[in-house]
Amino acid sequence: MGITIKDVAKQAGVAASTVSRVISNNPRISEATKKRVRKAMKDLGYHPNIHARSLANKSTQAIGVVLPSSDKALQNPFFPEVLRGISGIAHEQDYSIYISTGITEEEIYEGVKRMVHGNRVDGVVLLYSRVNDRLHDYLIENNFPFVVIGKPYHQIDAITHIDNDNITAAKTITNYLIDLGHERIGFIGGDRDLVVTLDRMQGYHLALEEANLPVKEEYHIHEEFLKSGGQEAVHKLMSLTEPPTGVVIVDDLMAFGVITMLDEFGLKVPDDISIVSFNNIYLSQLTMPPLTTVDIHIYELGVQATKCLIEKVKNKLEPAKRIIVPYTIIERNSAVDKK
Amino acid sequence: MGITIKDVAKQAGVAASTVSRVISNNPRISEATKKRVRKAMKDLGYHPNIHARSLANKSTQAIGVVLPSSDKALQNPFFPEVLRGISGIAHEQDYSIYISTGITEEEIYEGVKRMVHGNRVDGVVLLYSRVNDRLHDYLIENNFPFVVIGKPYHQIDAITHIDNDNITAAKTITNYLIDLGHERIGFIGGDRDLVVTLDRMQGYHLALEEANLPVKEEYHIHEEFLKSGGQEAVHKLMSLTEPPTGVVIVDDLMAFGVITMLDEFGLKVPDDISIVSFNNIYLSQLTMPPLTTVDIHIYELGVQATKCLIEKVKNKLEPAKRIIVPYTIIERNSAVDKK
DNA sequence: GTGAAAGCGCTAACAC
DNA sequence: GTGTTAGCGCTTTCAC
Repeated sequence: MGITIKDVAKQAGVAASTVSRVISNNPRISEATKKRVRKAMKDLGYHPNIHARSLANKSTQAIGVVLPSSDKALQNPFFPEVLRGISGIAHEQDYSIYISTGITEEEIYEGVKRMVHGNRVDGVVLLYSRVNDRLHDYLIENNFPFVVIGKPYHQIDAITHIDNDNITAAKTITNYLIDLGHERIGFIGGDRDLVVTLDRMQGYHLALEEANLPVKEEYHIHEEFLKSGGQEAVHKLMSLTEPPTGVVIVDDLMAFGVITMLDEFGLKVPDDISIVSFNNIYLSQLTMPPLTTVDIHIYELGVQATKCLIEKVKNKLEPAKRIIVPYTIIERNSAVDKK
Repeated sequence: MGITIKDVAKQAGVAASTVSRVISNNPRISEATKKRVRKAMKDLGYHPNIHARSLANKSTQAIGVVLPSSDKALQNPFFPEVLRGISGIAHEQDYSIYISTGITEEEIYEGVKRMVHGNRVDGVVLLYSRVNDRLHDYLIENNFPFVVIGKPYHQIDAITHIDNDNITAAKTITNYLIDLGHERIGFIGGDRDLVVTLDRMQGYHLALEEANLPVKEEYHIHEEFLKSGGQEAVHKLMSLTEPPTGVVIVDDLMAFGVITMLDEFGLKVPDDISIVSFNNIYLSQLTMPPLTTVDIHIYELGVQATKCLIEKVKNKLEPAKRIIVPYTIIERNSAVDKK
């Protein structure tokens, strides 16, 4: 089952290599034969076999996308949204996308190894950055093209990465709350292993310090990104004798969970407590109240990452880059003046 | 860069073919040499090159996943969620996942052609079913293994598909509204080209007819699945002189849009109008109010589809199947008694 | 139980 | 400008 390059060659009355050259649009082939060969390809319904091609020239036209280890990473709209950006560019440049998932860290590590050694993909984009991530070391050691979305914890100058300025962003959004008159401001973070959590926390601290507001340990909660985590967090926070009047949450999805939970306590956002968060996933405008959040331009992160990766794939010597995608504060109705 | 089967062979003091047999766990190889070869593989850090393998035996260990043509299909949590199901099983069975997107119907058609003829994948799963979809014909003509999530419009007995009983589900959820005392019930559907829209609409009609309720054309609106569509729909519907008191919406995400829009009109769900919808995406419980919706077990759709596909890939003669994943009505707070 | 050799479909020297 | 040839890394007869 398959029309091969030989069939096309025969049909067009040329050698297989000529057909190959036509495919790669080699300038040394005359327009006349190009036309003839193309016609033959079309008539026969020829499609090149990528495996043969990859075997011969050691390049797949594919990039690997690595999701964080979890069985539900895809539940956070952040990932589908970066994926959209990635697949937009990949498609445009005729690259296919391989997705690699795994529910344990070990599984995803193995998956990447298979991708790399098995020559499945030309490069990979990591959709997250973990503290001391051995994947980074592994990819560097193997001199395999990759980019990370987020900020690498080590070797930051050696790794091309696309990130937001999460420290400043967090500082800005915290200041937003401070300017509204809030003095007791909580923080609900995600996985402490993720660099993004650390950065946003740092920005939050910076803002408090500059405003001479106390950084209280008990206002400070870490859980997973998803809903259930958010709910636990709220429970702890609101049981305090002096609960915060405003809270910075690292992720919109988590913020939804928090709002719902508060509702169960009879607390309304923003009347009883103000909330700001991050990401501006498309749902943030649909909730009640719509969220005041930091738009980090997720789609753009995917686009830039993919562009960089493809550059790097095409030219291994391409220097490591850092691209900071600007953020935008989206003011909606989840945070108000402290009364 | 690359340890090949020859390196392993040399290291283990055997021929390449022996190594190959060890990889495929051929019973004719003695346990002793197996052990020796495996050790060599491990010591050398050997990983098979899939392209070479695919070339030689015409099988990739990969399945293709086809999203509907759109630049934002991934925005609807339905797709990431099926993808989770798919990747769970695929991973378990050591298949990789290729995703194919495209923003026009033509692009995705071409993408599938490349997958099929280029021998990129062993089979594909289509995540939607469109009326008169030429992809179905194409795949059948080429005798290429595929399954569809949803109900094929034609050749239904020749195509393995995983679906819900959307007609009955829609009828049931409409009856739910009727039992609550609603008599003026609207319907907001998605793309009319999608079989799922048609089925759910039919169920809605059936319920109205059985209850001797009039099927009014003006209660009946079609738009795209996403937010903007939902908003337009509401605008039309609520401008009626006798607006509905309840409405059936084919998609949770669309329902969110509707709720928000109603809010802008000063109408509250469920006090002023009741809403029921479909899918039970994880956000349906987080909105205010939480949605009464039909849980169609999206994850399970992905799981079943992938299992069927892999069976079919392994055995081309596997008969066409239909698997109906049961639905569950999730009662929450978006629909109440008509007062 | 294991080795030798041919070949999967393509590309990339090297010829001319 | 185009043909010839030798692999790419693996699987799979066919020998022994």
